[in-house]
Amino acid sequence: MMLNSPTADTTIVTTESIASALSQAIHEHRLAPGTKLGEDELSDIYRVSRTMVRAALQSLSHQQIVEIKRNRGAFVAQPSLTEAHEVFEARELLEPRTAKSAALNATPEDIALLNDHITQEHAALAAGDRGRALYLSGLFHLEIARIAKQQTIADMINVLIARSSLIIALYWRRESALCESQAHHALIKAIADNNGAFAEELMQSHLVDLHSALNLHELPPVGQNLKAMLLGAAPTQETS
Amino acid sequence: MMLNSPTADTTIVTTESIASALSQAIHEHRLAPGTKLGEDELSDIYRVSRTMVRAALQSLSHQQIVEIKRNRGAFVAQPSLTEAHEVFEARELLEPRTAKSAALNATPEDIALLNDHITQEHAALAAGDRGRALYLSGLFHLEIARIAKQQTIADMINVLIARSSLIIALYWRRESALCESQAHHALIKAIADNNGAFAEELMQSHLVDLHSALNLHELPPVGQNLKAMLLGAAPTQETS
DNA sequence: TAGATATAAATTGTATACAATATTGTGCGC
DNA sequence: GCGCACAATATTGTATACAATTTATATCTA
Repeated sequence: MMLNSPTADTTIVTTESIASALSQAIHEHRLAPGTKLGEDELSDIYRVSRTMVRAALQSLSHQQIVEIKRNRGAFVAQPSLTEAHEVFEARELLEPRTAKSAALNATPEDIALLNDHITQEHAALAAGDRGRALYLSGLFHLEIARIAKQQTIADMINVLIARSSLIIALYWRRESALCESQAHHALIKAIADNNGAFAEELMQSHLVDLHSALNLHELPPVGQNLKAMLLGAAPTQETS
Repeated sequence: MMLNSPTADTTIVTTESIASALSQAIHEHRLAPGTKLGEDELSDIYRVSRTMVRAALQSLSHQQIVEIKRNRGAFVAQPSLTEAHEVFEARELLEPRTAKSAALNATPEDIALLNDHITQEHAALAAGDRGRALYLSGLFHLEIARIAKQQTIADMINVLIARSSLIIALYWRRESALCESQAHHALIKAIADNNGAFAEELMQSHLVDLHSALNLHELPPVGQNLKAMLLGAAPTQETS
């Protein structure tokens, strides 16, 4: 499992840091949907007892990016088609108006921060690290909620973004990976211009774009269970 | 502490049931904001080990209706003025459009269920149990999200409702407790008529009503800490 | 050999023991 | 009596031990 294990024994490991590391790994697609997250395995990696691992896993399960099955363990969540639609519908409800607020609140420092995000995103893409680019792209959306000074909405968006990452891992269709960058650039401009109405509109269409770039009309997630895997295909995953 | 302790030793107590019992007690204002939730105390009440109590408290802290302070324990949350505004702003973003969807989806059974809710709400009020009426009123809002077939949004609304209950406990101003009933009746009618636009409008104004029925412009929460209580003045809120 | 069944291994669920921290109580000096 | 240092108590944080359950393995039968 590719995780950010602590480099030194002196590292202070809290429940949150474990949850955060796992969350980021999931967000960056280093952990595929369906992956088993064994407690012993994780407690070995992070050099803590199962107690803390369990707390971290429970935390992630509350965000619905990990599914805990009683007596069976924790798995990276596999959002269903229905859930996928719901997540994007929720985002379409929350984010456009939040982008509008952000446009009306944004300071030059905020704009600089957003631009910095884009730069990092480009750098990650240039380095071929699509997972990291996706993660940074999520942070961009989160940053907008922060600029809008709506922590409660930001929390909700944060969860929706993490779930979106899982949905993208399962249902992504398009090959073009750069479509987002343009949309983000345009958004920054609208926000920098304090053009709330336009920012709202751009965010709305951006989300619709993302939503429609998914295979949500026919295919169930692939590689779900052992049966499918053994009869021919690639990945090893579990059923829900 | 007035909690629903199990009546028999044979009761199967799960983490969720403890979290649910605590959540309901908070929702019904049987547990005031700021109340200390000691682990030993709760494990005595529910006859389980601290392990499960801790899991339940962590679950509630993720919903922000319980605040866990490291090395100090768990307390019923005390939403700040800012949080209070944010919660209602989030609800105003989510619920009107959800009510619209509900109006377009509702079946006769759904309408019957909503009416049943109102009836129970009235019964609770008639019995003088304002806490329970408040809880049922929250369920009414949740039920609408369920009718709209938006589980993800329903989950978010569920959390916002619980926090709203805390906010009401801290900032409620009006004496008239029945204002909601009328609004709910009107909403049911719009939904029963499949009048989405009107349902959306009614929900919006209902939430604005609730929001404006709070003392969110001046007073900080009362009865927070001993200093404030004894001095009878503006209390200093705890750090987050 | 396929299938079923019993047994063994591995994994999770829960409780408890101990350590770390915070809170409370006591005594001393002033 | 007041304030402060220090000890005693209580509470939370973490790890570990044991029980319950699932999963894997081996054995037996048709």
